[in-house]
Amino acid sequence: MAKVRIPTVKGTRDFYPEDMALRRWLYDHMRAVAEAFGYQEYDGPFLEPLALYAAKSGEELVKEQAFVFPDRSGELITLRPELTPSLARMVAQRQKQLVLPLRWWSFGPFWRYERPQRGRGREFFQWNVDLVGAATPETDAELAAVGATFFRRVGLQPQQVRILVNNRRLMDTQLAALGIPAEQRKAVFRLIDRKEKMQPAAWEAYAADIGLSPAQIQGLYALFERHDLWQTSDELRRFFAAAEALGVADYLRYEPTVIRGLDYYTGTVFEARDHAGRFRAILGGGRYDNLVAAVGGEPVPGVGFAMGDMVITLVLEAYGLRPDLPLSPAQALVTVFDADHWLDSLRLAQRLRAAGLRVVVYPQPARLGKQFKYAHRLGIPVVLVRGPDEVAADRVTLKHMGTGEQVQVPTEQAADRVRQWALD
RNA sequence: GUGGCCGUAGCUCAAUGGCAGAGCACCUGACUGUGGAUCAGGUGGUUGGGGGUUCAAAUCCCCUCGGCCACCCCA
Repeated sequence: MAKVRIPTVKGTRDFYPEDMALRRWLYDHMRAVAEAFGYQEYDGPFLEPLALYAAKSGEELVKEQAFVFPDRSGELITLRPELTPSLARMVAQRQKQLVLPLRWWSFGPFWRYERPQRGRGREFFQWNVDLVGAATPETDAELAAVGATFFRRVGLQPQQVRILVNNRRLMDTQLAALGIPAEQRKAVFRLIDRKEKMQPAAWEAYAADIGLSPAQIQGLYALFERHDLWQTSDELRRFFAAAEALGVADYLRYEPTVIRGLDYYTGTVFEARDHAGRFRAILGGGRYDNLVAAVGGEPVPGVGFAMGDMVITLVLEAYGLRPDLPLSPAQALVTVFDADHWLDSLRLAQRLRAAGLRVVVYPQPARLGKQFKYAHRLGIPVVLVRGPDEVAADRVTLKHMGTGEQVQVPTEQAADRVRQWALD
């Protein structure tokens, strides 16, 4: 075995061609969906000053879960753990010249210094979609619709993946009605956020610990059963009406226990989960109305979500939806019959490329069986042979690797035949 | 960062203190102009790495690296 003397950095992944093909596949679908809704692609730097994150995000996200290091001048540099602060700065910097509301999307790498686990690494790719400069529930619904449309596009059904929706202002009102004072509500949000992952007894102990009375705890339990609670919120009524109009209502469901961890969400929040609950959140997002102001701009409302590449990949695998992608981009392999016909093969390949085809030539003369096997293993759909018989008659033999069908045609017809077979 | 489980051939896994193995994969041949199927043969290992105990360590102990699980947090 070849000894790997220098391993990958903990929590990072090598992207071999088959892995890269899947990443590219995800990217292509993200792009198609985002552009269908008119979103523009953008990106920020991968390196940011630590100060960008100081006033925002979750405190913990930066203090304990970011890669931070000094550069040669001593400035503290951060490998970006999320994109929203960069987005906020970019908007604030050009606030006066940007056309608002803006719809932007991005797909790129992010880093978090965490303990790796299934669906969670230290280096991952994330799809970010944001709409900045509008504050309507209808735009909240549009963001959820972008996520739902992605799920539909990659074959995930509403029975398999659902976007769970809640609203922090609604929950704020409900908590107030339970007599929970404003200064306690942030802690209670965290409590609600952890409801699903704790045993009832432990959860109640935690609730009592942050100062809730038994009556208030019972009140929370009652809230969690109120799946019709959204009807008391004008924002959510408009949200679900818009989702219906956008054709994604079947992917959405009101869920009173969804609250999201990040502190900067102010209104509607949502996260996508697989139906079986086997994986962590597939995407998460919501409305943030104060973010741009935090980096020095005029307050501008926004709504957005992020989806990581690792969990969505696991979910696609779980439902048998991970695509079989071709290993090689080549549509045809030209064999090299022997040393005397080597250049004939090169000429044939060039002729096919000039006709717009993607063609690989076997690198040297070898047994034809070996060359066919090479094409088979790379998933190249058509194999061409130009040996003594073919050269004498100015013809080419082609074999369709999927069906086993084989024909010999005049050389000038070879390109059309490859094109026809490569589509199957 | 805390606690737990686990690292053996490219992959999935055996061997529980006594000669490191199997299946699949890969290579070669049967088949000198044809992949997948079958048969035969073959390559491949410092048992993640380092140290210790022992006549003897994949096996027991310590350290370390990595993966997984639960916290924490979150994509």
